[in-house]
Amino acid sequence: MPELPEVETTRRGLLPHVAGRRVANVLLRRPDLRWPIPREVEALLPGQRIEGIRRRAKYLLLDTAAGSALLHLGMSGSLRVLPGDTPVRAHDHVDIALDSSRVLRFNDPRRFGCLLWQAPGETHPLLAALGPEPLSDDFDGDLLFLRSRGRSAPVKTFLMDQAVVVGVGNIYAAEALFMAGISPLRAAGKVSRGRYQALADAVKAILAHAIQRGGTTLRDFISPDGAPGYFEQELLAYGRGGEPCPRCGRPLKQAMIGQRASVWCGHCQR
DNA sequence: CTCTTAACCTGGACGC
DNA sequence: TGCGTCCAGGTTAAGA
Repeated sequence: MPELPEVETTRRGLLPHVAGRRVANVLLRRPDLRWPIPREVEALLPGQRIEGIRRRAKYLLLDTAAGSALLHLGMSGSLRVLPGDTPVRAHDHVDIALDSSRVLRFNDPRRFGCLLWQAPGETHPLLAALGPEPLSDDFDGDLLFLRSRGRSAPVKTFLMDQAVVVGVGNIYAAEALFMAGISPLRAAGKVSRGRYQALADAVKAILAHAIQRGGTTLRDFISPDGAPGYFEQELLAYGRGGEPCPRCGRPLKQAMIGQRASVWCGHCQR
Protein backbone atom coordinates (compact mmCIF):
# COMPACT_ATOMS: atom_id res chain seq x y z
CA MET A 1 0.00 0.00 0.00
CA PRO A 2 2.11 2.83 1.23
CA GLU A 3 4.91 4.57 -0.53
CA LEU A 4 6.60 7.67 0.83
CA PRO A 5 3.62 10.05 0.43
CA GLU A 6 1.28 7.69 2.26
CA VAL A 7 3.77 7.17 5.09
CA GLU A 8 4.37 10.90 5.35
CA THR A 9 0.61 11.51 5.36
CA THR A 10 0.35 9.00 8.19
CA ARG A 11 3.11 10.76 10.11
CA ARG A 12 1.50 14.15 9.77
CA GLY A 13 -1.88 12.80 10.75
CA LEU A 14 -0.54 11.10 13.84
CA LEU A 15 1.70 13.90 15.04
CA PRO A 16 -0.84 16.19 16.74
CA HIS A 17 -2.49 13.27 18.52
CA VAL A 18 0.67 11.55 19.64
CA ALA A 19 3.45 14.07 20.22
CA GLY A 20 3.78 14.91 23.91
CA ARG A 21 1.41 12.13 24.98
CA ARG A 22 2.44 9.40 27.35
CA VAL A 23 1.99 5.73 26.51
CA ALA A 24 -0.51 4.23 28.92
CA ASN A 25 -0.36 0.67 27.69
CA VAL A 26 0.78 -1.55 24.84
CA LEU A 27 -1.40 -4.43 23.68
CA LEU A 28 -0.08 -7.00 21.22
CA ARG A 29 -2.84 -9.21 19.86
CA ARG A 30 -0.27 -11.40 18.20
CA PRO A 31 3.45 -11.81 18.88
CA ASP A 32 4.65 -11.07 15.39
CA LEU A 33 3.96 -9.29 12.14
CA ARG A 34 6.58 -9.81 9.49
CA TRP A 35 9.03 -10.47 12.30
CA PRO A 36 8.57 -11.11 16.02
CA ILE A 37 7.81 -7.94 17.94
CA PRO A 38 10.78 -7.41 20.27
CA ARG A 39 10.20 -7.47 24.01
CA GLU A 40 11.33 -3.85 24.38
CA VAL A 41 8.08 -2.68 22.82
CA GLU A 42 6.07 -4.10 25.70
CA ALA A 43 8.75 -3.71 28.33
CA LEU A 44 10.00 -0.18 27.68
CA LEU A 45 7.31 1.74 25.82
CA PRO A 46 4.60 1.93 28.52
CA GLY A 47 5.02 5.04 30.64
CA GLN A 48 7.21 6.77 28.09
CA ARG A 49 6.42 10.19 26.71
CA ILE A 50 6.36 10.26 22.91
CA GLU A 51 8.63 13.12 21.94
CA GLY A 52 7.83 13.08 18.25
CA ILE A 53 7.46 11.02 15.11
CA ARG A 54 10.09 10.81 12.44
CA ARG A 55 9.92 9.25 9.01
CA ARG A 56 12.94 7.63 7.40
CA ALA A 57 12.20 6.13 4.00
CA LYS A 58 8.92 4.24 4.47
CA TYR A 59 9.58 3.67 8.17
CA LEU A 60 8.07 5.63 11.04
CA LEU A 61 9.86 6.11 14.36
CA LEU A 62 7.98 6.95 17.54
CA ASP A 63 10.68 8.58 19.63
CA THR A 64 10.88 8.30 23.41
CA ALA A 65 13.69 8.70 25.90
CA ALA A 66 13.89 4.91 26.23
CA GLY A 67 14.19 4.29 22.51
CA SER A 68 12.11 4.38 19.36
CA ALA A 69 9.35 2.14 18.13
CA LEU A 70 10.14 1.43 14.48
CA LEU A 71 7.14 0.78 12.26
CA HIS A 72 6.72 -0.21 8.64
CA LEU A 73 3.29 -0.48 7.03
CA GLY A 74 4.29 -3.08 4.45
CA MET A 75 1.74 -3.43 1.64
CA SER A 76 -1.49 -3.25 3.61
CA GLY A 77 -0.75 -1.63 6.97
CA SER A 78 -2.42 1.44 8.42
CA LEU A 79 -2.18 3.40 11.65
CA ARG A 80 -5.16 5.21 13.09
CA VAL A 81 -5.86 7.26 16.19
CA LEU A 82 -9.19 6.16 17.65
CA PRO A 83 -11.22 6.59 20.83
CA GLY A 84 -9.97 4.05 23.33
CA ASP A 85 -13.23 2.11 23.36
CA THR A 86 -13.40 1.61 19.58
CA PRO A 87 -14.32 -2.02 18.83
CA VAL A 88 -11.54 -4.16 17.43
CA ARG A 89 -11.75 -5.26 13.83
CA ALA A 90 -10.05 -8.01 11.89
CA HIS A 91 -6.29 -7.56 11.63
CA ASP A 92 -6.06 -4.97 14.40
CA HIS A 93 -2.76 -6.36 15.65
CA VAL A 94 -1.34 -3.71 17.98
CA ASP A 95 -2.79 -1.02 20.25
CA ILE A 96 -0.64 1.69 21.78
CA ALA A 97 -2.96 3.31 24.29
CA LEU A 98 -2.26 6.95 25.11
CA ASP A 99 -2.93 9.03 28.22
CA SER A 100 -5.46 11.00 26.14
CA SER A 101 -7.84 8.00 26.32
CA ARG A 102 -7.20 7.44 22.66
CA VAL A 103 -5.42 4.55 21.07
CA LEU A 104 -2.93 4.30 18.23
CA ARG A 105 -4.06 1.15 16.40
CA PHE A 106 -2.02 -0.79 13.84
CA ASN A 107 -4.05 -2.78 11.34
CA ASP A 108 -2.34 -4.91 8.69
CA PRO A 109 -4.23 -7.70 6.87
CA ARG A 110 -1.22 -9.10 5.06
CA ARG A 111 1.23 -8.63 7.91
CA PHE A 112 4.08 -7.54 5.67
CA GLY A 113 4.56 -4.64 8.06
CA CYS A 114 6.67 -4.71 11.18
CA LEU A 115 7.03 -3.23 14.66
CA LEU A 116 10.61 -3.20 15.87
CA TRP A 117 12.75 -1.32 18.36
CA GLN A 118 15.67 1.04 18.02
CA ALA A 119 17.74 1.81 21.10
CA PRO A 120 18.70 5.44 21.80
CA GLY A 121 21.64 6.56 19.72
CA GLU A 122 21.62 3.45 17.58
CA THR A 123 20.58 2.90 13.99
CA HIS A 124 18.50 -0.17 13.34
CA PRO A 125 20.14 -2.51 10.79
CA LEU A 126 17.14 -2.11 8.49
CA LEU A 127 17.87 1.61 8.25
CA ALA A 128 21.61 1.33 7.82
CA ALA A 129 21.85 0.76 4.07
CA LEU A 130 19.10 3.08 2.88
CA GLY A 131 19.71 5.64 0.18
CA PRO A 132 19.02 9.37 0.53
CA GLU A 133 15.60 10.92 1.06
CA PRO A 134 14.19 11.89 -2.33
CA LEU A 135 12.99 15.31 -1.15
CA SER A 136 16.35 16.24 0.32
CA ASP A 137 19.24 17.97 -1.41
CA ASP A 138 21.20 14.74 -1.12
CA PHE A 139 19.12 13.34 -3.95
CA ASP A 140 19.55 14.59 -7.49
CA GLY A 141 20.17 13.48 -11.04
CA ASP A 142 23.90 13.23 -10.55
CA LEU A 143 23.41 10.69 -7.79
CA LEU A 144 21.18 8.57 -10.01
CA PHE A 145 23.62 8.89 -12.88
CA LEU A 146 26.68 7.95 -10.87
CA ARG A 147 25.06 5.08 -9.01
CA SER A 148 23.61 3.59 -12.17
CA ARG A 149 26.83 3.26 -14.15
CA GLY A 150 27.45 -0.30 -15.18
CA ARG A 151 24.05 -1.51 -14.07
CA SER A 152 21.98 -3.54 -16.48
CA ALA A 153 18.74 -3.83 -14.51
CA PRO A 154 15.74 -1.87 -15.84
CA VAL A 155 15.74 1.76 -14.74
CA LYS A 156 12.38 1.22 -13.05
CA THR A 157 13.82 -1.53 -10.87
CA PHE A 158 16.84 0.67 -10.16
CA LEU A 159 14.63 3.60 -9.13
CA MET A 160 12.68 1.39 -6.72
CA ASP A 161 15.87 0.11 -5.06
CA GLN A 162 15.75 1.60 -1.55
CA ALA A 163 19.54 1.53 -1.40
CA VAL A 164 19.62 3.99 -4.32
CA VAL A 165 16.88 6.36 -3.18
CA VAL A 166 14.16 5.66 -0.64
CA GLY A 167 10.43 6.04 -0.79
CA VAL A 168 9.74 5.38 -4.47
CA GLY A 169 7.49 2.36 -4.94
CA ASN A 170 5.58 0.92 -7.85
CA ILE A 171 3.07 3.73 -8.27
CA TYR A 172 5.41 6.70 -8.15
CA ALA A 173 8.13 4.95 -10.15
CA ALA A 174 5.64 4.56 -13.00
CA GLU A 175 4.51 8.17 -12.68
CA ALA A 176 8.02 9.63 -12.49
CA LEU A 177 9.25 7.67 -15.50
CA PHE A 178 6.21 8.77 -17.47
CA MET A 179 6.76 12.38 -16.54
CA ALA A 180 10.45 12.18 -17.43
CA GLY A 181 9.79 10.38 -20.73
CA ILE A 182 12.03 7.42 -19.89
CA SER A 183 11.12 3.84 -20.78
CA PRO A 184 10.98 1.73 -17.62
CA LEU A 185 12.68 -1.10 -19.53
CA ARG A 186 15.83 0.84 -20.39
CA ALA A 187 18.96 -0.42 -18.69
CA ALA A 188 19.74 1.89 -15.76
CA GLY A 189 23.36 2.19 -16.88
CA LYS A 190 22.35 3.49 -20.30
CA VAL A 191 20.31 6.49 -19.21
CA SER A 192 22.10 9.79 -19.72
CA ARG A 193 22.96 12.31 -17.03
CA GLY A 194 20.52 14.82 -18.45
CA ARG A 195 17.65 12.37 -18.45
CA TYR A 196 18.46 11.37 -14.87
CA GLN A 197 18.23 15.02 -13.93
CA ALA A 198 14.75 15.10 -15.43
CA LEU A 199 13.89 11.90 -13.58
CA ALA A 200 15.10 13.22 -10.23
CA ASP A 201 13.08 16.40 -10.77
CA ALA A 202 10.02 14.31 -11.61
CA VAL A 203 10.42 12.17 -8.50
CA LYS A 204 10.61 15.24 -6.30
CA ALA A 205 7.66 16.94 -7.98
CA ILE A 206 5.39 13.90 -7.86
CA LEU A 207 6.17 12.92 -4.29
CA ALA A 208 5.74 16.48 -3.05
CA HIS A 209 2.45 16.86 -4.88
CA ALA A 210 1.14 13.48 -3.68
CA ILE A 211 1.94 14.44 -0.08
CA GLN A 212 0.03 17.65 -0.60
CA ARG A 213 -2.97 15.61 -1.78
CA GLY A 214 -2.83 13.25 1.18
CA GLY A 215 -1.35 10.32 -0.72
CA THR A 216 -2.90 7.78 -3.05
CA THR A 217 -5.80 5.60 -1.98
CA LEU A 218 -6.22 2.63 -4.33
CA ARG A 219 -7.99 0.11 -2.17
CA ASP A 220 -7.55 0.70 1.47
CA PHE A 221 -5.08 3.43 2.36
CA ILE A 222 -6.48 5.75 5.00
CA SER A 223 -4.84 8.51 6.96
CA PRO A 224 -4.86 8.33 10.76
CA ASP A 225 -8.06 10.35 10.94
CA GLY A 226 -9.79 8.06 8.46
CA ALA A 227 -9.60 10.24 5.35
CA PRO A 228 -8.51 8.77 2.01
CA GLY A 229 -5.79 10.23 -0.19
CA TYR A 230 -6.76 12.16 -3.28
CA PHE A 231 -3.83 11.57 -5.61
CA GLU A 232 -5.31 8.54 -7.35
CA GLN A 233 -7.36 10.68 -9.70
CA GLU A 234 -4.16 12.38 -10.85
CA LEU A 235 -2.27 9.21 -11.74
CA LEU A 236 -1.29 9.36 -15.40
CA ALA A 237 0.22 5.93 -16.00
CA TYR A 238 -0.14 3.60 -13.01
CA GLY A 239 -3.17 1.34 -13.37
CA ARG A 240 -4.03 2.67 -16.83
CA GLY A 241 -2.66 -0.08 -19.06
CA GLY A 242 -4.50 -0.09 -22.40
CA GLU A 243 -5.95 3.36 -21.90
CA PRO A 244 -4.88 6.23 -24.16
CA CYS A 245 -1.64 7.95 -23.25
CA PRO A 246 -2.47 11.35 -21.73
CA ARG A 247 0.17 12.92 -23.95
CA CYS A 248 -0.10 11.24 -27.36
CA GLY A 249 -3.27 9.16 -27.20
CA ARG A 250 -1.67 5.86 -28.14
CA PRO A 251 -2.62 2.95 -25.87
CA LEU A 252 -0.41 2.59 -22.80
CA LYS A 253 1.61 -0.61 -22.64
CA GLN A 254 1.50 -2.92 -19.65
CA ALA A 255 3.93 -5.67 -18.66
CA MET A 256 5.70 -7.08 -15.64
CA ILE A 257 9.11 -5.55 -14.96
CA GLY A 258 11.03 -6.98 -12.03
CA GLN A 259 7.87 -8.86 -11.06
CA ARG A 260 5.91 -5.63 -10.69
CA ALA A 261 3.08 -4.50 -12.92
CA SER A 262 4.33 -1.66 -15.09
CA VAL A 263 2.58 0.76 -17.41
CA TRP A 264 4.21 3.12 -19.85
CA CYS A 265 3.84 4.76 -23.25
CA GLY A 266 5.97 3.16 -25.94
CA HIS A 267 5.92 6.41 -27.90
CA CYS A 268 6.52 9.08 -25.26
CA GLN A 269 8.92 7.05 -23.12
CA ARG A 270 12.20 5.98 -24.68
C1' DC B 1 28.59 -6.51 -6.13
C1' DT B 2 24.50 -7.26 -9.23
C1' DC B 3 20.64 -9.53 -10.74
C1' DT B 4 16.67 -12.76 -10.63
C1' DT B 5 13.41 -15.43 -8.28
C1' DA B 6 10.71 -17.08 -4.57
C1' DA B 7 8.61 -16.16 -0.39
C1' DC B 8 6.01 -13.90 3.25
C1' DC B 9 0.06 -13.26 3.90
C1' DT B 10 -4.81 -12.04 3.19
C1' DG B 11 -8.62 -10.45 0.48
C1' DG B 12 -10.86 -9.02 -3.61
C1' DA B 13 -11.82 -9.61 -8.51
C1' DC B 14 -12.64 -12.63 -12.04
C1' DG B 15 -13.66 -16.91 -14.79
C1' DC B 16 -15.97 -21.20 -15.01
C1' DT C 1 -23.37 -19.86 -4.91
C1' DG C 2 -18.88 -21.88 -4.87
C1' DC C 3 -14.28 -22.80 -6.06
C1' DG C 4 -9.85 -22.09 -8.29
C1' DT C 5 -6.63 -18.64 -10.03
C1' DC C 6 -4.45 -14.41 -10.20
C1' DC C 7 -3.20 -10.04 -8.51
C1' DA C 8 -2.09 -6.22 -5.10
C1' DG C 9 1.00 0.01 -2.93
C1' DG C 10 7.00 -3.86 0.02
C1' DT C 11 10.91 -6.08 1.35
C1' DT C 12 14.16 -9.85 2.44
C1' DA C 13 16.58 -14.11 1.56
C1' DA C 14 18.76 -17.25 -1.33
C1' DG C 15 21.02 -18.58 -5.30
C1' DA C 16 23.37 -17.81 -9.79
